[in-house]
Amino acid sequence: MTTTKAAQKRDQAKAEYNAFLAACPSRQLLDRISDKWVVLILCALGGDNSPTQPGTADAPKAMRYSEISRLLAGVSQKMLTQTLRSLERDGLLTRTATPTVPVTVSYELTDLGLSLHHMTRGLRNWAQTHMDEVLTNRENHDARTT
Amino acid sequence: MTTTKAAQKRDQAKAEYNAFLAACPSRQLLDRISDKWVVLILCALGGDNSPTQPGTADAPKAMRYSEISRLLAGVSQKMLTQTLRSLERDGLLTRTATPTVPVTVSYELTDLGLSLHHMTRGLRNWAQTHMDEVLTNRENHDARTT
DNA sequence: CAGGATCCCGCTAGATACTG
DNA sequence: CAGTATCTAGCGGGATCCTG
Repeated sequence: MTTTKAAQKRDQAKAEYNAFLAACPSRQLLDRISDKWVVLILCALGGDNSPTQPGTADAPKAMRYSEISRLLAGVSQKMLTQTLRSLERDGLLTRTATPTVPVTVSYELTDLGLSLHHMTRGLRNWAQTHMDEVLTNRENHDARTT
Repeated sequence: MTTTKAAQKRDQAKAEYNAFLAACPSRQLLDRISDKWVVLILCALGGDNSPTQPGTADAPKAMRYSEISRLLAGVSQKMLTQTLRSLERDGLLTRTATPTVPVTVSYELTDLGLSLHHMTRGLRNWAQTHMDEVLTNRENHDARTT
């Protein structure tokens, strides 16, 4: 039947579209930085510990596992390790283990990681410029529909 | 015991940190655009239907529900409606229902929405410039550890 | 100190069916 | 046409315990 074939075509179109999305660089980037901890780790290693104060200059520094863990108070070891691993895998930071006793591991941003960190600056700027406007709109909308 | 009190302090610190995160404008923005469909809807209404071709000029246009639904082949009605509603709530787009039979509803970006759409351009540029480098790093890393 | 391994729970996206 | 309502499975992420 034609209806069946049409349904198949639709499903195939959806599959292709989803495949396209998976391959899309912008999508991949968004999936990456949408991760709560990625940007925060970038900030930590990038040197600005107060994400709300954009003026603070860059002072990229290496940090140890426990330092990061202390700085990002909300993170679980699992997520921290997982995130660090994937960032290392992508060449955004380097992991250096020094065989002291006990072991010492430090993480540091690569140039690529630093460049991504700068990218997030742009996001912060937009957010600080427009986010309160969004919030106001939201409140007005909620008040209207109550 | 001191250990108990220390644990409490840690938990409180975590709670405060998480509250801080929830209030952070950058975080809110990221939560918003990390949504798969938000950016795609922005692209659709913003006029560039080929996210991989940054050269295409802006031609913001109003679109009907079914148009968007057809363009974003992978989306479910639920997610589409949900996303559109929240975008309207935030003042990023407008919803206009014309009481014809059957009803006609069209969506259009506001200036704010358009500005966010331009923001995503920056992301796309970074993605196109650096994402293949990331991918290469990833492959190398995987090859090394295999 | 810096993680690995497991269990488990909440939330959300998606499918399906119905409506003004 | 443009949604709403409901149900469910899957999985991301936290908590917990263990190790080199």
